[in-house]
Amino acid sequence: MRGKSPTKGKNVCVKAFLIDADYVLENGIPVVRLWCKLPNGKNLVAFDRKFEPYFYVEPKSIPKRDIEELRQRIRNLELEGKKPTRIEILEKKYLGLPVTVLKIFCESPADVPKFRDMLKEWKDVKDEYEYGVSFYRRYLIDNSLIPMDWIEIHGRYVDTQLAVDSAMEASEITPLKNANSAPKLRILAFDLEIAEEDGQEKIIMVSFMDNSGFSKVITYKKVHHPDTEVLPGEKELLERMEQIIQERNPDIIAGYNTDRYDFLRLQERADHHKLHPHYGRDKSHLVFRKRMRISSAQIAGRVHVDLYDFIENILGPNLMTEILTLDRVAREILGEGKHKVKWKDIEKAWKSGKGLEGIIEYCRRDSELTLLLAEHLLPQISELCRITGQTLFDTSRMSYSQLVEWLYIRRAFSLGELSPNRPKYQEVQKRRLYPAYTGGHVETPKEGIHDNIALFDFHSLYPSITITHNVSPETLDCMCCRSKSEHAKEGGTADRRRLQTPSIEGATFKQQPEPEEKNTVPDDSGHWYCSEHEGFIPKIIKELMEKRNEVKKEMKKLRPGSEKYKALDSRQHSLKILANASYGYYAYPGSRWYSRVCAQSITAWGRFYIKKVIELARSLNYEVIYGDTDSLFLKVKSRPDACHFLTKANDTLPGVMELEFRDLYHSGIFVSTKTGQAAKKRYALIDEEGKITIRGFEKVRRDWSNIAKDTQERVLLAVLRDHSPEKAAQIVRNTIDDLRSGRIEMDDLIIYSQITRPLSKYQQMGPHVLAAKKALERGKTIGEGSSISYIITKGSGSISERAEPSEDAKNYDPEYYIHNQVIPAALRVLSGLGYTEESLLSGEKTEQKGLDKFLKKGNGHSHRRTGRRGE
DNA sequence: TTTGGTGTGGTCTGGA
DNA sequence: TCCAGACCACACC
Repeated sequence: MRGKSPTKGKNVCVKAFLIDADYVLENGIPVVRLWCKLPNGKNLVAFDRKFEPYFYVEPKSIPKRDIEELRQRIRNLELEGKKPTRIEILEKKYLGLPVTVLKIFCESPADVPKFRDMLKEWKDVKDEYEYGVSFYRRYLIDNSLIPMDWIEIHGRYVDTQLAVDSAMEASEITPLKNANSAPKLRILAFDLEIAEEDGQEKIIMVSFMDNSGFSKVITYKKVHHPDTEVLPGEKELLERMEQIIQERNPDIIAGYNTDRYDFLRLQERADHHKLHPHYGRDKSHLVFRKRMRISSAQIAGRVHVDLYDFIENILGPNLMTEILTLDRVAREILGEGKHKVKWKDIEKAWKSGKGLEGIIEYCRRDSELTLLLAEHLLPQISELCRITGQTLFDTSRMSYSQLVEWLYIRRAFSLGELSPNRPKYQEVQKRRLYPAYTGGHVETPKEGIHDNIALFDFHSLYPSITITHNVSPETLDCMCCRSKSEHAKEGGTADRRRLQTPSIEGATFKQQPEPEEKNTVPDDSGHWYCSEHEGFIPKIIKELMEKRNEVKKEMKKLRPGSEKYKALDSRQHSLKILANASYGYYAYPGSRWYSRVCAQSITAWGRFYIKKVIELARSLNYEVIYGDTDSLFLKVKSRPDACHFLTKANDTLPGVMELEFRDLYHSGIFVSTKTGQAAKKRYALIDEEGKITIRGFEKVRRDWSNIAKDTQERVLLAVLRDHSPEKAAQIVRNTIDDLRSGRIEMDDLIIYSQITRPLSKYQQMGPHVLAAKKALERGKTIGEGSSISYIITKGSGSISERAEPSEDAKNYDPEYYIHNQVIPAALRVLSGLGYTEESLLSGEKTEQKGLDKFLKKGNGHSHRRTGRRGE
């Protein structure tokens, strides 16, 4: 593998797939290393020595002489005997305005922040920029290179000590557009098992699995099992692990929670045995790269992907599961979970040496699920890499705001814009204190059961507003549109003339508002946005949306389920994620492109358009059942009727704004709050196939027990599908019986909740807090951000005092689960149908209003309160 | 270092 | 003992 490379010395041009980028210092000079995969599956590393670290300084005074003087003084700065290598004066833009800056080059990346610190207090320096962009990122951005995409390397082959098939000294590296799909990368998943022995937490077992059929478990107690190696002890196990990684030579090492757990344990135990394992493709050891709260384990030449980070940051909010354990996440995403083994059983088996086979299989299974998850998620993460231009290592660990930020920074560079600096801590704190501004509009629903509900929603409401109204910090209150006549506040946009113009790839975008009209925010702020010049952020969002439309169009030509189709699907999904996150990024206090006004304007237009569409529906005699921010529920006669409305609505919408028809539902229920108002954000719909969609109800909340959630779902189904409230009531009564007679599994009584702050910071001792405290006392690690599961047990005292961590709970309090879980959840649906707690408990058929009485007839305008109780 | 606002509902807490 | 309000979590979009 190592040593001689082919055609050494000759100049060649190689097409390669970029997996990772980093740099090393040679004699104080940075050498960028691009870790690549060749089309033939071989690994290659390319060195680039030509790129210099730099940052920008904006002088306070503009006169050329002053700038030249400043440049001289910076040129003479001295830091440990080193000076800036050179300084350029150039024109850039900052938030759309031209600005003259000094571009200061240094010898080593570490010099950048140091020189910046030296001159930041100077009175003729206005500001410094982009000093915080790390060197390898700078390199990728400035060279337009995209990780997880193809590049072209010009240069010559050289010898190398690195564990790669070949190495090149690059003379030029360029991106390669429209190349083939990704080559097959080798992914190795691993998992550790830990047990206490001789008062120490030892690593007792490691499993590996890769995507070319390799599977192995290593341990050090006598056991015979397929693909299992028995080693003399922990030290040898750690050495063997290093060896296996080097032999299998993966491009990607995948784990689950490996940043926070596995690699830390590995490091500890390696230290204990005075080992210095290296897992990478050079001689370096494991590096923990500091991030804000936790650090990430980085391995040279391979990409360590901790799937947990990606799931927690990006996927998590969209998952059903209450907790993000490997088991639950795998069950939800892959449809299969872990082997059932208790933590204590592992230790027991280890100590006794009996039943180790089961532990081996358990451990192997963890690696297998991790591998499967990796294969499933890596295409998605890779797409995000391609959009943001960041490495797989970084992208897989990014939050939404960071994804948006890096996309903007990269585009800023290519458009000649300086990126605003990250706000200082003080500034962030200040921003946090601003009062909330008005968000989306929620139309009060029509309580009751309705049939033939058509659901419409705006296609990417906030992104399309950003584009259509050019909402960007530099276009805000521009001088060029200042004197334009105000257009009429009411209906001004409704009859605005528009043109249909085909844009790239046939995707149609309606034209921008007519330039002579002032693009004024429909609130009382008086703000407007430029109608002449496209803003920086609208431009980026537009690119995302156009790209997404192209991809979706491409997808239509393909068979759903095919590899290509799936690849495009993750691409369009990633584009959507980025576009949708752009609004939140405006309002995020840590944002570089922070603009409350922009965020406020976007929501103002959002309210404007949803209200407008609601009014239109009413004027056309449609019954408006509900609407929330960007969605609209109408009672319609038929599918064509729904489409008829859709056409009408879209005729009134400007720019890229578009209402879409989602689905037609057979019926749906909208319930009341406990105070008798119609409840917003809580409803259930059933489609023509009998499939139910539940929103907001306890059923979809993780802080309710399964017994309450399942009962509620069955109640909803009985009401909506079987039209039988009485059946629903019977379901509740049966559940109550089961609870009283102890026929319910403890698992169904678990309530999950998040600990959102340090336990000491709680002012109010809720059940989850006290349960967490108990768990803490019993040696569990519980802190900010952890999830706690508890059960309310029998006994005296408050509910909170009787909350026991679920694994310790010996009994449950049936009365709590009946009165505080099952009945409230069921009543949420049934109270509108005349049932009360008493009627559910007694089993009597009380004077319920039949379903038919409750069913809304077409024009039921009476806004009924719960006054019916007294009739 | 965790994109935003809107909304419902449970449990606790402290004063009447 | 009752009740309003604070606190808290988590849903919807």
